[in-house]
Amino acid sequence: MNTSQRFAISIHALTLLAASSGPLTSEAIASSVDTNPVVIRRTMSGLRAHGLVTSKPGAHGGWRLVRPPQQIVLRDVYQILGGEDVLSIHGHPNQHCPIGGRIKGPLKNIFNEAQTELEKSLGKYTVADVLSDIRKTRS
Amino acid sequence: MNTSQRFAISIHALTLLAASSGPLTSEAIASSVDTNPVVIRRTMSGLRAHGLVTSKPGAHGGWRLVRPPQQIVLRDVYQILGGEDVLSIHGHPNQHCPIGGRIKGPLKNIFNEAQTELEKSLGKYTVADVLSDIRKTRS
DNA sequence: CATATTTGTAACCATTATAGTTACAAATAT
DNA sequence: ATATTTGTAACTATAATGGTTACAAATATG
Repeated sequence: MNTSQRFAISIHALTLLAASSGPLTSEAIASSVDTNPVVIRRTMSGLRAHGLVTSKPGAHGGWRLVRPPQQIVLRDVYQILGGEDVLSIHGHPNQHCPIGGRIKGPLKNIFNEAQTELEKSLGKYTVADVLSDIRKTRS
Repeated sequence: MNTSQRFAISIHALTLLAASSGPLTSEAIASSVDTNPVVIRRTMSGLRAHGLVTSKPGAHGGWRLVRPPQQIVLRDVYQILGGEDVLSIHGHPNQHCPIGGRIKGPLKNIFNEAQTELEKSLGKYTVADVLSDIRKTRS
């Protein structure tokens, strides 16, 4: 997932929805994120597929949260977006080499554990936490 | 750093060096990794700049470890390679929006903490651990 | 000293991922 | 009906990456 901004954009959008009484259009979200509405639709459609948000087309349509923001854990958002593992194994080490032929397993174990710790950390925060942090921030 | 294989390649190369009595050429390392020698030189030059390995040009030259493999912590290798943060903030949220104008700080805190946990996990293992894992692996 | 070996590095290409953009169909509220 | 809004395909521009070629510089050895 690395360099992708989708995770940050998703949290931004969810936080906006958490702070809003009614639904928000892709246009409105895109304006706050400063990007194109299509980028928002693309990003949000994954969250919708996993039941975090709903959308309604047409006049007075837009996006809204399905669950209260206290129940939207950042780890879940991260996992929905999926994407590459943060640490990736190199493609095709030489199987005829005693090191190259056996390094993938050990590496995979170490990389998986590290990623699990990263996700565990994201599991400590919800969209509600982000919103309350923002409200504590002086402008 | 995400999708990049440089971290995995570096650990692979360091593990090869740990298992070798003499120096190894970029050619030999590249053969085990299955890539081009220039890719190895590029990757290793960063490790050399940080004192993990040395290189010598010319006949019977090549790469060798500076420290024993028990003292090469994977977190240090990871940090040397540097690159992007694993979780990246989106570029330019709208500063006139009460959410967009304040979301960067809270996000940065959460992302930094998660990355620290990832690196802490990598801090638990050394190149010697990888080599010993490999030696336990049945071929 | 001549030669073979090996790193150092610049330059370039191909591939891939991403964000951004345009365009338009379909759905919806009024 | 009409205006609004999502859904989605298609395309472009940009950037990162790995791979490759080419050649200079350094080094060991006979």
